[in-house]
Amino acid sequence: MADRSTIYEVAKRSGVSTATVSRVMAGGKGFSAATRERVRATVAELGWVPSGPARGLASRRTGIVGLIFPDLGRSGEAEEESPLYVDQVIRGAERAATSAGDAVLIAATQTASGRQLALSVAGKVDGLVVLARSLPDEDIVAISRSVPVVMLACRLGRGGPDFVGADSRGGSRAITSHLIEAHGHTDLAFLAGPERSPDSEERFAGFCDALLAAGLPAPGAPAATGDFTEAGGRQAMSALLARGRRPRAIVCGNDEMAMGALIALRTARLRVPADVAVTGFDDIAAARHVTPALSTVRQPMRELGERSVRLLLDRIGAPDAGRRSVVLPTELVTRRSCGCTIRSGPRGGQASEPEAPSERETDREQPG
Amino acid sequence: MADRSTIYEVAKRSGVSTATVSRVMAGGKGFSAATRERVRATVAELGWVPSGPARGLASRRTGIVGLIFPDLGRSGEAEEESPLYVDQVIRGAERAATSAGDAVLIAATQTASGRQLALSVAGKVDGLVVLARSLPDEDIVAISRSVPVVMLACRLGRGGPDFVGADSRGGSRAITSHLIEAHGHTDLAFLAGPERSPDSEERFAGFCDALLAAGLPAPGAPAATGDFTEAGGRQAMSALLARGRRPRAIVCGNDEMAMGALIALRTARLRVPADVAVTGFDDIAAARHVTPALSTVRQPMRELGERSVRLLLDRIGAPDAGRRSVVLPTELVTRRSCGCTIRSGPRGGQASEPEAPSERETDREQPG
DNA sequence: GGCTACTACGTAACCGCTTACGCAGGGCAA
DNA sequence: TTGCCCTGCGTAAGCGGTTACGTAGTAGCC
Repeated sequence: MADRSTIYEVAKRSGVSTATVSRVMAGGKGFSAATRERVRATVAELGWVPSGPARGLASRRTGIVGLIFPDLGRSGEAEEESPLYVDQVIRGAERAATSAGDAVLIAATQTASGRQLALSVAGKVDGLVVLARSLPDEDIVAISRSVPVVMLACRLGRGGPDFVGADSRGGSRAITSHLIEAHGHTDLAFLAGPERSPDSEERFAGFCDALLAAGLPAPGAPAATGDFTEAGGRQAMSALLARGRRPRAIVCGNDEMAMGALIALRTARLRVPADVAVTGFDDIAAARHVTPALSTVRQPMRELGERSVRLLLDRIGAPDAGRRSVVLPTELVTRRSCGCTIRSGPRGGQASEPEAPSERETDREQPG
Repeated sequence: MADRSTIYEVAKRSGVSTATVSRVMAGGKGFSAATRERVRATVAELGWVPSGPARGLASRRTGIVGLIFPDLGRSGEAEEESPLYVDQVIRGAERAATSAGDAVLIAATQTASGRQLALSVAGKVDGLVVLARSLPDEDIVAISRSVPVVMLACRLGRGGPDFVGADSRGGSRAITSHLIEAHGHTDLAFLAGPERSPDSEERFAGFCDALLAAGLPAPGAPAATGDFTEAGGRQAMSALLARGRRPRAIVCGNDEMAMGALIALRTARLRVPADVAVTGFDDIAAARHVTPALSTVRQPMRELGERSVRLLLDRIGAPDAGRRSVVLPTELVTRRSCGCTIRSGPRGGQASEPEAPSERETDREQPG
C-alpha cells in the first residue's frame, strides 16, 4: 500500500514524457514499438494503476455509468423473497457496461435522502439510469440537466429523458386473450395493484383491450384492488368472493397478488384452474414453484438493464440527438394455473409461448 | 445538458472564493450563516453538481468502493435460476456503502479479461471487495499493493488481505449434528461438490466433525461427488444407490445437489424423509418450494456483503492496522426433508433454529 | 493601547492525468 | 536545394475541485 505511483514516475523510469506514457496506455499512435515496450515494462514493474479521478478530470469521461433503483427490501426480513427484478436489471446493466469497457455504480434510494444521493452519484458518472420511481420527477429533471439520463420502466412526459421499458399493456392483453381464446373464458376479473400505480394501470388497460377485442364488455374499473403483496391479493380475492362474485378467470396485477388469490381460492374450496383460472404478472421465481404453477407474463428484466445502459452510452456519445424510446416485448408464460397442461420439458417442465409485440424503437421527438 | 457549471461560477455569482464554496459544501466551519445561505442559493439556482473526479483527485478519496464478483450466469438461459447469492451480496454492499455516504462500483469478471477489468476498477475506487474466486490470487496480491482489498468468502494465506466469510464448516457440522441428535441417524453420507472446491472441502470437514463428535466413524472421503448442479446431485445419488449403498441420511454439498438427490430418490421410490433424510446448503429460494421442503444451512449473504464493505471502509481509514478477519455464523434452517415437522409460522411456515458459532472478529496478525 | 486569539474569508499550490501545439529530423517530390 | 509532410516525441496548459497558509477585522484582556 505504498503510495500509488504516478505517471511521472513511469515516464521518468522509461525515459519518456508523460504524454508518451499516456499515449501508450491509450493504445493510440505516435510512438515507436520500442518505446511502447519500454513503457509497458515499466508500468508492469511499478504496478502502476492510473488514477481514475485524474483521468476522468482531464478527459471528462469517467467510464462509469450510474444505476439508481428504489430500495424496496425495506428494513424487514422478507427481503430475500422479493424483488429479484432489480437484481436482474443490475446484472444486465453490468453486462452491457462491462462489454463497453465501462463500469456500473449502483445506489438505492431510501425515499428520504434520495435527492442528495442521486446528486452525489450524478457527479461521479457519465450518465445515469433511473429505475422506476426511485426519484421524484422534479429531481430527475434537475439531474438530467447536468448529466444524460435514461429512465427505465417509468417514462416522463414530453421532452423528458430517453426511455426503456417493457410492453406491460401488450403483455396483459396477451395473457387475457390467452384465457379467452385458448380456454374459452368469458367471465374474467382483474385484481389490481395500488390505485395510482402506472404499472397496474397499464396492465388493467391491456386486460380491457383483450376483452374489447374479443367483443366482451370491459369493466370501468378493476374488480378489486390490492397492494401488490400476497396478503393484499388474498384479501382482494376474498373480498370479491364475499361479494358473491365468482368469475371464472382472475387476471392479477402481479405474481404476489396471484399467489394470494390462490390461497384465498383454496380457502374457499375452489379448484384452480378447474373452477377458476388465475394468472399473474412478472414471473418471479416462486411463480413456477407454487401449486398449481402460475401462468404469468415475463418482463425481460436483464435485457431491460442491458438496453438502458446501451441507450445511455449512445446518448453520451450523441448528447443532442432526438429523444429515444425502447419498448421490449414481454413474454407469455403458460403453466398450470390458466388451465394449460404442462408439456414437460427436459428441465422439469414449463411451456412457454413467446408473444410478439415486436420491439419498437426510437419514437424520435425533437427536444423542444 | 449545457456544460456543467463549475465551482468558479458558483463562487463568482455568490461573491466569494472557491475555497468558501468548497467549505460550505463540506459543511465545515469558517463562514458566516449569511454566506452559507448565499452560496447554497447559488448552488441551487445553477443546479451545480460538483465534479466527482475533480473532488477525488484533490482529496484522494473517490467515495466509491468496488465490488468484483465472478460472472457465473454464463451465456445460457438458466441464469435466472441460479445464484442470487451474488445479488444478495451486492445489495448488502450497497447498503453498507450508502449508509456510509459511499457508492458501490460493481464489475463481473469473465475469467478472460479479469485482470484488465480489475485494474480499471481499482483505479476508480478507494478500496475493493473481491468475492470468491473472481480473480487469480496473484492478481489480488498485485492489486492489493495499490488499493485496500477485502476478500469475501475465499481467504488468502498469511499476509494476505482482510477477510470476511461465513462459517461453512460450523454450519455443516450443525446440520449433520441435527440429523444425528434430533433424528437419531447413524448412517449418513456426504454428497460433495467439485473435487478442488474449498467450499465443498469445508463442508465435508464439518460433516466429519459432527460424526466424530457423536462417536461415529468419519469417512475418509465423500460418498459421492457432483458438480454443485442439480443434474450432478441426481447422478451422484443414483450412483450411490446403484452401488447398493442406501444411507439413511444424505448431507449434500449444496441445495442444487440436494434437489437432484430428491429427484433420484423419488425415482428409486424412496420416501423423503421417511426412508432417507436429505439436507442441502445455502438456502436458495427454491429450497423452500420443493417437495419436501429442503432443510439447509443459510449463509448470511447480505450481511456478508455489508460486513465486507464496512471492514473495507475501516481499512481505508487505517491502512496500517493489522490484518483482520470476520467470520459470520451460518444459520440452520430445518424444514421437512430432514424429518422435522413444520411448526407453521405466520408466513406459511418454516422453523428455524439459529446455530451459534458466535462471530469471531480480528485474528490480529501483524503484516510481515 | 498593545497583544493575543479567533473568526471569516481569499490566494494559490497542488492532485495526476490528457491533449493541443510545437519542434526536430528524415523522406520525398519538384 | 528547397519546401512539405509525416513520424515520434516533449512542453505545458488545463480539467475542477481541496486545503495549507496568510491576512484583515473584531473581540477580549491586561
